[in-house]
Amino acid sequence: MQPRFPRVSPTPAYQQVAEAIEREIVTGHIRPGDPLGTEAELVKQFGVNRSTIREGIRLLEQGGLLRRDSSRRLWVGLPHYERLATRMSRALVLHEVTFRELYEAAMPIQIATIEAAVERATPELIAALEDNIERTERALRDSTAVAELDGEFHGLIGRASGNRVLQLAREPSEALVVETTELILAKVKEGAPRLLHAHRMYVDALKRRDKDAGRLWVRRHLDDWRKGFERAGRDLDRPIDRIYLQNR
Amino acid sequence: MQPRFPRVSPTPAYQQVAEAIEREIVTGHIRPGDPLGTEAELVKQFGVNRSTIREGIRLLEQGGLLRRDSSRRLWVGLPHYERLATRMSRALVLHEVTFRELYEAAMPIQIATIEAAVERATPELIAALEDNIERTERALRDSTAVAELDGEFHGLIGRASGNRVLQLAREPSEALVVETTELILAKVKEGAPRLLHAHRMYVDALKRRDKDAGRLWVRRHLDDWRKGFERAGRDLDRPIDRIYLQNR
DNA sequence: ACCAATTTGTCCGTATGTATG
DNA sequence: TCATACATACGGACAAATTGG
Repeated sequence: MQPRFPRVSPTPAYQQVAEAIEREIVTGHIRPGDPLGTEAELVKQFGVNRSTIREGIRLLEQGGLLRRDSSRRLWVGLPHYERLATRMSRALVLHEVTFRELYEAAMPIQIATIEAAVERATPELIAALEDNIERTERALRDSTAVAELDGEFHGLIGRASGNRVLQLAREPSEALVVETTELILAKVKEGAPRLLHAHRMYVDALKRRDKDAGRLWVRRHLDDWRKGFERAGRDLDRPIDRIYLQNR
Repeated sequence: MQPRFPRVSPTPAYQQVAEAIEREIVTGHIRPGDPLGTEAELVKQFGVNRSTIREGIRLLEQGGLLRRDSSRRLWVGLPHYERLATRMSRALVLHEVTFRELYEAAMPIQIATIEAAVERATPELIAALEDNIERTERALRDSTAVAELDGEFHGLIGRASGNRVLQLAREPSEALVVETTELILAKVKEGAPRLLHAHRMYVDALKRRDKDAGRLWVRRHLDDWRKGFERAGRDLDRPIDRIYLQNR
């Protein structure tokens, strides 16, 4: 009996439940914002036990495809960037990516993002960016706060780009950028003022709708970031430490 | 009684279980490939019911942080790109992104990818790319097959880049690229040979380590893709239909 | 190839807390 | 305030699959 068939393994009921619900969402039969119904109703529809339903629901809950409101009722959710980005950056750390990979990817993505942002930035987003800059000024000595505000700043730039695919491509690296930025700012004291100046130049480029200036300052900002990482005594080609991500 | 405290809401037990396990993985205390132990053991450790443990496990299972082998035992997993990419491209569809967003993001990412690939492509990967081209030749009339082979081709280019962050940034759009490519090839008959020729030029550029040629052909390839989408009668600025993604 | 122990998948019943009307 | 509906969590149970002798 030489030729074997691939092993057939029955799909667990909880997986089938999750897949069925996911299919309904992805195909658009039920849409984000729709109520999914109570667990008891799902029990009736699928004809399985409530525990099984609950396990299936948990599978989708983590990905953001299902949400629960304050009353814990189930709704179809719209997976959000930060949520996916967090998971991805954790995956990147587990894969032990190097700073060089991060830098090499951040450069073209952020340049494309600023180009789009220069074209499409609205007054509201520019105001939000300026507010962020003011808060950064006031927090200049606190490297943790500045790193977080830097993350917020780049998130706003992403929104200004009006391109959700770019946003999604940018954010997984951005989460790691924040972690490394904090490390750098704690060790390189001229880091924070240089960061602040670069942010000012970003906004200036947006206001003047000057793509060249935008590109220039993204390059400078990211080069500063890379040099800071080296100056902090880190090796560009060694895996980024998982210690950075230990909280949250 | 004016000043209220922020509302305190208790974290469900199954979430705490999931978060505790996730923290152990992310911090590296347990590593990908390690066994997690049986459900009964976790019941003892956490002091909660088995159903609660199971729900917590489901949360992590979906993200790839936990895996089950053929015997359904639990292992710490290494989340893979395709898995995350699939989730992200679904999110993109749910967010109703437009083809223009997709195109605008694909261009810089794929250019950066080819630049890195030109530097780092190994003979093995070039051989795999040439094999892919041969198979594409033979399947030229089958638009579904060609679209899938195109996806495989770009996956190989991504691996050749040696940059996992770029890979992760590229793949969510790549999944949508495949769907739209299939649509285009079915409607535009000169599409398949032009795609094949572009692929040949990619590999040629890799072999000669010619970055300029690589960039040039990425631009042509993606421009063809955009023009094909328009020629297939689609609007660049309308949300990409979720029908494309209905399977899998 | 068979058996016994282990482990997962599934189900049932029940108690408790909370949100809504 | 009270009643109802619902999610959370628990304990116990059994079948099926897997493992290791």
